[in-house]
Amino acid sequence: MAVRAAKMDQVKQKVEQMGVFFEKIGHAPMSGRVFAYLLVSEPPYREFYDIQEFLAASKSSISNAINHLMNEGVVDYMTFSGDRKRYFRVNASNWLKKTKEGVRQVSVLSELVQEVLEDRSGSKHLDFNEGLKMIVDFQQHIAQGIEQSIASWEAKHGKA
Amino acid sequence: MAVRAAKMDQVKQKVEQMGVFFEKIGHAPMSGRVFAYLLVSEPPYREFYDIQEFLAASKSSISNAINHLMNEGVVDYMTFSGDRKRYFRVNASNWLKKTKEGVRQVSVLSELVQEVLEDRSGSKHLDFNEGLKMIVDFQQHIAQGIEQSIASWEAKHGKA
DNA sequence: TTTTTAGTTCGACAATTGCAGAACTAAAAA
DNA sequence: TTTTTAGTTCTGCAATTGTCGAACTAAAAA
Repeated sequence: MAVRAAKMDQVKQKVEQMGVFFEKIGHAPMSGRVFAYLLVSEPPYREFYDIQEFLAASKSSISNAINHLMNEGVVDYMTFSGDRKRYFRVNASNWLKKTKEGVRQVSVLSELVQEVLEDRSGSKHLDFNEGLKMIVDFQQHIAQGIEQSIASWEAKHGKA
Repeated sequence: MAVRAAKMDQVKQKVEQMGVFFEKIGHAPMSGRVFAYLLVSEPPYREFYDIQEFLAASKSSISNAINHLMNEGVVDYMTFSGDRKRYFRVNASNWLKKTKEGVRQVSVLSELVQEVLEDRSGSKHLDFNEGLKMIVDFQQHIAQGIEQSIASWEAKHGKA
């Protein structure tokens, strides 16, 4: 029994730690923790009250967190006949899709700096413009590399 | 004169718009605007009061914003002899360096999910684990692609 | 038909974050 | 030596964001 409790605490810590990570990449704290919990839990689907209890949070927090994650698409739920509860889980393939989108965002900055550069075309400060060009060039190079990587990955796996 | 004023308004709008972008990638609103202003302004170096006036903000806000940006390294300043003011500007090469670091962060998530996967090694839910493996694999593939792109870019340009 | 359950919605509250204003500091100028 | 200037620091306020508790809803169960 003490063994179980100890394991539980380990899981809790892991969830907190991962939660912090997901916070950093833009989720609200509770959303991060819910997502983390669904990732590590066995089984990987959990009912509402279970999540609430594990995270020691209010129903409303959990409800909001889950709905955020479901809107993002990274969480969905399954049901079992004869059981009216929903079992929430990470939707790995949607998460993968989101990840792809995220990685592609690199190119946004490059476009923005490109614009700035166009506006600056008449500038006397050529060295500064050169610096910006460098950044645009780098970003575009990376973006292209990413596109290629995505393409080769999709070729290897079953696409999307 | 009306022409000038109109151009000024355009610049202001551009700065706001870019500021929002920099906000999204993690800066405080004012920091984002300061950075945006330094990017588009001609000349690309500006004194404290100039920035303050352009952004219609308080000295303390500007001071804090500039210091944040200087701590990040993406802004620094130059001076002119016989002039005690500092002229703040974007440090493009440091910004580039930061950008590189940022792009490399992709691999962090993959490591985290990799860990989760190890913890889940005894799980019955093979399909779920497969989904996670997919994500790790994708991330690693992309990370590798990025490393390669960085390497080839550095080979072409003067490294760093 | 009434009760229970699973989850949502709403209003208040707490924490965090960002900005402002004013007092302050250090160095240069007078 | 006194004053001015360029910028900082500190305190408080305002806005935003996250969470909670409690009342609510819709569907299932009794």
